[in-house]
Amino acid sequence: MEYNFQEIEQKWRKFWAENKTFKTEENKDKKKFYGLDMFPYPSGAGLHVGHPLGYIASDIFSRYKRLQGYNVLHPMGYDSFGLPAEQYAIQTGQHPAITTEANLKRYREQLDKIGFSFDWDREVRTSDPSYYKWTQWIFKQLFNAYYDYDANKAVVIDELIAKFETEGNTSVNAEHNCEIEFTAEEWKAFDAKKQSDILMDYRLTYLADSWVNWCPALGTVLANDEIVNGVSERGGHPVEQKLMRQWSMRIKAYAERLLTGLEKVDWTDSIKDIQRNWIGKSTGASVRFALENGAGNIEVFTTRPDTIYGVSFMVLAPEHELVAQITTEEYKEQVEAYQKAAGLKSERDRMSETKNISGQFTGAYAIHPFSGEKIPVWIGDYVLASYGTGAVMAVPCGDQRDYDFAKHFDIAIKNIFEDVDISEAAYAEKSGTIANSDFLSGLEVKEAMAKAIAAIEEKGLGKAKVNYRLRDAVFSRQRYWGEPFPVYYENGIPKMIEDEFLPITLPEVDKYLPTEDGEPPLGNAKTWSWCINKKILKDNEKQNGTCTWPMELNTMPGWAGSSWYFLRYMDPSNENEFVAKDKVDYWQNVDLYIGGAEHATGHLLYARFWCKFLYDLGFVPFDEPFKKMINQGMILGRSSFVYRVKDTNTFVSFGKRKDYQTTRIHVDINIVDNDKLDVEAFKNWRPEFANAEFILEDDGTYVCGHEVEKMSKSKFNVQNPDDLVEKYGADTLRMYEMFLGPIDQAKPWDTKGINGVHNFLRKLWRLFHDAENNVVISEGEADKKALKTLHKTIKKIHEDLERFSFNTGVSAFMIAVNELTELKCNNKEILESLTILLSPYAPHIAEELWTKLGHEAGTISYATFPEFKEEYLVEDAFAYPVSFNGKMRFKAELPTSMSKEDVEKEVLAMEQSQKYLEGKAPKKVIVVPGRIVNIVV
RNA sequence: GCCUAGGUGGCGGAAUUGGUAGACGCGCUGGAUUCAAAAUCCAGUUCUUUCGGGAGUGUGGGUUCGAUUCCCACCCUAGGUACCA
Repeated sequence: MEYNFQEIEQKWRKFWAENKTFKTEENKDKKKFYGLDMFPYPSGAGLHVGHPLGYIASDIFSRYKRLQGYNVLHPMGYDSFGLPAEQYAIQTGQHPAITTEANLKRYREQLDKIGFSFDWDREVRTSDPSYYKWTQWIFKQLFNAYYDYDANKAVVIDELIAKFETEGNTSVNAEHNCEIEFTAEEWKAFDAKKQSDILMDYRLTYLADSWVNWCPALGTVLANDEIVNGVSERGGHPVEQKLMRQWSMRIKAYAERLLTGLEKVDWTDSIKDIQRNWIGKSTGASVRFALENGAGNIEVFTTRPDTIYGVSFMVLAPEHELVAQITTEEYKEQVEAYQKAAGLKSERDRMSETKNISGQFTGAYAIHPFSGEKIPVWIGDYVLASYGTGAVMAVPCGDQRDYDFAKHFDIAIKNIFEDVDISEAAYAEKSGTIANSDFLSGLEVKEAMAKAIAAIEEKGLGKAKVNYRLRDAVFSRQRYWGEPFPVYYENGIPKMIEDEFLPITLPEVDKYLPTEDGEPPLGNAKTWSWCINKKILKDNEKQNGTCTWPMELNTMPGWAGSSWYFLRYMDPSNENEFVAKDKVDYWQNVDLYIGGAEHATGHLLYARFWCKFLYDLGFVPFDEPFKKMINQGMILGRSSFVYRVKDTNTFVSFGKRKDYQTTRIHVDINIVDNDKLDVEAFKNWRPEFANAEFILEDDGTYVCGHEVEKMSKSKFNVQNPDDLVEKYGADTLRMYEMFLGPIDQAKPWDTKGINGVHNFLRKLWRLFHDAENNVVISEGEADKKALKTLHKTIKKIHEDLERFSFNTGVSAFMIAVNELTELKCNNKEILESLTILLSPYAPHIAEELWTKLGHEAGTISYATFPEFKEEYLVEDAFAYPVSFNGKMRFKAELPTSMSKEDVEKEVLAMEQSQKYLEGKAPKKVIVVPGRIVNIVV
């Protein structure tokens, strides 16, 4: 066998592992490079070909950086807490840790086969107590901090307490949801519970009531994801909105910095846009509308205070706390019915259903703060409780949703814009002149805005305000398989367990479901109470109301562990700190982060938030975790289908299926090759097909149909990398995954082309060997043409790597090998450089060829990236494409040194030009030297 | 609904700053080699055509000497939409 990839790859995998070729140490004499992958959740299905796409890209880039002399940190680990293992535990009773361990092992085996240059000594697992000890520790830091807007950073809570003790809270400028004001004296007079409650309103992680999708039948909270058409995906049970006491993260405090921080990171504009829109900064004013008969106030946030005279009704979210209070007897029944119906809808449904306008009048009226008019108060599900104040002042002439609502319910639409027709639609532009608005009439929108805000502030109705769509993030989960909180409740007051007793490890439970009283799964734990004297967990019976108290029953969400893991890789086994100062000072933030764009508003926002927080407290020296990011696209599966003739066991080939009534059936892609079904394998696939009969194409084959769709077990279209590594080798897989297309685009997985890449590697092998597989390499000066090929390739590979265009890089290698084969080049100098260039993409074969070129084993990983020399590429003639009216007609070979004028003269004089000019004089001639000639006739 | 991305031959894709549309690979067709096959090598391969040419990058319009590339409107597909990770 000539290119024996199996032998070669096995050899080098072993070599790298035994020699720890990719072990990384801090080295102050070398520039550092930190290349990171989003770590995987180890699912039971194992790694499929979509996973390695990003890993291969980052591995190529990390290897490239090593060749450039960087000290490279390139680690891998696992986001090993998560729902699937818990779901499996619920079904089978098997502890999620066991499932997870088994899955991890499989992932590792699969990863090992692909030739990644990870430093496995740095592996982390979020579900490992030695890891989540520090997740709990960070949670405690958040609990013990608040956000001070004067310092514009997080500050330890002790400083806030000190302020309360000396000045109360009136002069405190902090992010909070504290509704009362108090003096120092009052503060000191509050009891412990009251003080705790007030501090809770300032802490960066805090307990508060949040709306959740509650499914009473399942006794659990559901993600929007798990709800289909208003009922639970599992079981089809009804779901309702419920307020629940939960931990939240005061990420809102960081809204502005999360926004401005985007300017200094090198991410795609699309991800930045997604985050910007998610944060959703808007400026305007908060305004209080008094209710009729002194029944209180409705506070709204509006971005258009200038349109306040256009208000003709108000709308509250159905869940708004005032609704019950203000609804009149007459409308009570309808309002409650409406609230109930709205409560059954998910937030997403409510936002999507813009065509079905719904709402209900409450019978209550507010008083317009300027005109004194009576304004009806409605409830409507287009107003969301979680955004702004959960109430809007509706200005139908200026907002399309308000307009539609008004039309639907026949509410008056007041036009407050000069010379604007609103008979068909609202006028939502932020320009024009305001009319019919008393003191605002005649003003431009901008001036009216300023004046309206001034008047609102003057009358004490509200103030200018910046609002963010970003909501504080709920941090509690009613699940088992997550980090337990290091929290117990002493007389209902949450208390943190001291650092030296961390980690608080997950307790054993006999079942993983919620308890019968609807408590989270940890409610099933028997030993889940904290003794404040002995500082240990005790059995729940020991709870005594004096020194042994109940522990928190929720666990942390999936994003807790993943919000800081990139720091732990720097110092994975440190038992005293989450990361040592000198290590984080050396490695700094991630230079290149590769992962999916689907994390734009989750993980990527939370990780930034925690990083800024840790920066504020002086734990890390940077406030953005990921300097540069590339988002890899999803890999879709290509399913194959057979067509069963109705009510028979006969299968008709794709080309003839239209002649019959057929049912399309997914068929395992492993028994299909280039759409041709292996008929015998199909008969053996399942018993029911053993006696299958076939109607074949005229050439005697059975052709399958195909479709590109999500890769999934049930569709029999999952490609796992192991089979491909087995069949073609890891180097082929690596290059093929890159060759598929641009890294950032979704693309279908199809193994049809993998042969081409494999052939390329064989062709490369043949450059070094004769027909009998003996190494034949010539020494001495290289041929000029070969040098040109080489340097063209160096330039291309370098440029393509710099712009993360891995697919075009593979093409460049193919072109190079094709050209060198044509030249019969086996020159050592050329092949050496080519081997180094290729080594990031195909490391195993590169290692093998490198030793054949006479180098020491293993040294190619730290070789020097070849230098590009322009001189080998200089051309003295260029074939100008000559266009007439932009249409290319012929080429004219002319010296590159020729002036613009001479090119024009030469081209016009050519016989072919005369043909297209048809005797007429050209209207215009454009010559771009070294590029193109265009003649306008 | 909203936010983001994408749409180019039979297929994956290339065209980096507005300058030769279809690089490279697959597939397909024909040929060489072979007893035969595999492998390999060579040639061809956007569509259409009266063989002069004509059309062509989701659709319709615009800017330009010139548009896959820029602008406007629309259609389709994918991802996200706050408890999937």
